[in-house]
Amino acid sequence: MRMSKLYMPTLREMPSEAEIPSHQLLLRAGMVRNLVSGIYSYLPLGYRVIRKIEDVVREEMDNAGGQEALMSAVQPRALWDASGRWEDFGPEMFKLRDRNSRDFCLGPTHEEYFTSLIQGEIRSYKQLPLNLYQIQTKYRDEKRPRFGVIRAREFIMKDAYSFDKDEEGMENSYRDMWKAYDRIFDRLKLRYRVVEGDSGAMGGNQSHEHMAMSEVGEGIIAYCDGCDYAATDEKAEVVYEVEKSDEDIRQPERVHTPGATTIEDLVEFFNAEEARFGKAVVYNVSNEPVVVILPGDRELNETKLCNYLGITEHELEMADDETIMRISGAEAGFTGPVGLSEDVRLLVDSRITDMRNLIVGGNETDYHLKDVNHGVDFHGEVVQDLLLIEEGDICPRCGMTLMMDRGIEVGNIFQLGTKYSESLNANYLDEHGREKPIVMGSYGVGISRTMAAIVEQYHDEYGIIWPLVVAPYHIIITVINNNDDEQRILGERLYDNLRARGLEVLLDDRKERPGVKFNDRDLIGIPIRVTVGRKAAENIVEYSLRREGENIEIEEGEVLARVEDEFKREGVRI
RNA sequence: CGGGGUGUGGCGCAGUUUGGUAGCGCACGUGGUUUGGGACCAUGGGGCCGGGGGUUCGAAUCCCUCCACCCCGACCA
Repeated sequence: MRMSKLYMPTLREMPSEAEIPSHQLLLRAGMVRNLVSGIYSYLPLGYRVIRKIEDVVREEMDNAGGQEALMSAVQPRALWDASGRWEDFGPEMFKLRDRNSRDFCLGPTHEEYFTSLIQGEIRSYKQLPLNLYQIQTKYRDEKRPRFGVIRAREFIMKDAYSFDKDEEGMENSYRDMWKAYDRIFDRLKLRYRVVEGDSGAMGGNQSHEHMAMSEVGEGIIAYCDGCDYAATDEKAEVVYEVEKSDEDIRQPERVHTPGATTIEDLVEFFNAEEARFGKAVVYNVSNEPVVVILPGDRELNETKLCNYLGITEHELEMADDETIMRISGAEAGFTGPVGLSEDVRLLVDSRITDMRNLIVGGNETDYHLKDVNHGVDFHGEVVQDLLLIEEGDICPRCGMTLMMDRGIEVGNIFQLGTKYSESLNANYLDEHGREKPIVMGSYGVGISRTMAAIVEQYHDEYGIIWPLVVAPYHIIITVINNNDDEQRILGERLYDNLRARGLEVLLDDRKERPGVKFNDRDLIGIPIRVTVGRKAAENIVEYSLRREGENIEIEEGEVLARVEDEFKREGVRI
């Protein structure tokens, strides 16, 4: 491609809307543009990267036995009513109506669709297993889109669905997809970690996420160096033992604590450790108040709470001040487990049952109660684990100390079981002629998000450093002075010869000063660079790699061999 | 959805406090000189100052209202 013709609107200055490197660089490099919040366009260079990522995903999906198809993004409501997700997905779903006022949505995912597709077609165990996938645009009306293409409302996703006759088959499919994902992200050169995830709104049991490590990642990961345990913060099981106290159980005592509404205030006021307190968190679940009591030094894990209550996360909301006043008779900050109104559902994290003589909110403004004990002064449902993981917690597998890190969720695999096949009647006949529901799995790769994750891991102060596999072009030829015939002709010749070998080449034939060309090529991150300059008359050019920057002079004839070496080194076929 | 911020030419911004009819840098057109890390000179084009309403002789500036975008939180691939 001649850069004099290329639509590549690079920005000299930092766009004010972008905060993180990938967002800034993708905009500056002229790879993406924003339309409205959370909706992006892919420009020629950016779209080439997208297609290269897709190619890798396709190859590995096909290798793993997947078959590519393409569904519509528009889906009728009936499909979603069948699984109950029209409601469960809530406001995150883009909904629309046709001219006859029938409800549709823009697909946020396609479990129902694919299940209904095979329903009726798959009749026998002999047709299983089956793995279908597509690469398609998905729509989720995120509450807060951010970080450019990382959390967008419209995004490109590869979604795959496996259909098996039993659990064992599904587990095999799941393992195969896991391996395929490992290969995909290995080939894309991402540093990643596979972590246990919460299966949440998808339903089903097991789930793992491929997380591309990045400090701007929204996913919080707890991992163990002692074993291979790793989980998202939503999922991570908290092993946290409070010291069993042998204190005598004392009588509760009312203490005047004016204005002390936070654990911090209380620690100071009582001169006691955080762990001495019982923290109350108040929620509204479909207008029913739920109060959770947990150790004062810990945070609540809302995912665990939702799973326990059997609700989706958007059904959980913090209680407002009026509700708190109504159920506790006190302002927020003074809620406690003793003497709440009758209609409150009181949940107690299991650690509370081991704690003695707690300090808790008094359910009376400006008062707390001390020496309160579970089982004596209050009861409530004891829940095994409602706590959010913290750095320094104990690994639930091996007992070592857990570390925390951040990542961008680029892949997600789910064991769905029979949730969708049962609700959509996707059954088959087994060897004995018995009708059984198909056992499913679903597997996603965020294609557009992966592009941003790669930029997060591969950039420097000058721009993007694309790995060769996904680079929009392999090689860029920079002609220093376009008015110099020797330079221009040598540049053209190299351009033709390299392209004839199947290489993707940019020729910078723009009438720009060298500085502009150098800065642009750094910004757009083409991996292999050939500079044609002063020594063009001797057929000598300069060769350098974006990732290294070291510039060497070589003869024109040597270029191809160097390029081939680089392809070999990067494990990319020409 | 709560809190905060911003909206002025394609991009980045000043001007708003104290109302007087819009400016800077970059980019862009033309002519010329340049050509190894974002050139220089000359000249030129481009703006319902986010929208609507109000106050005023007069509004980018003050008031009301709506909208959009960004950040933090709450929520998610």
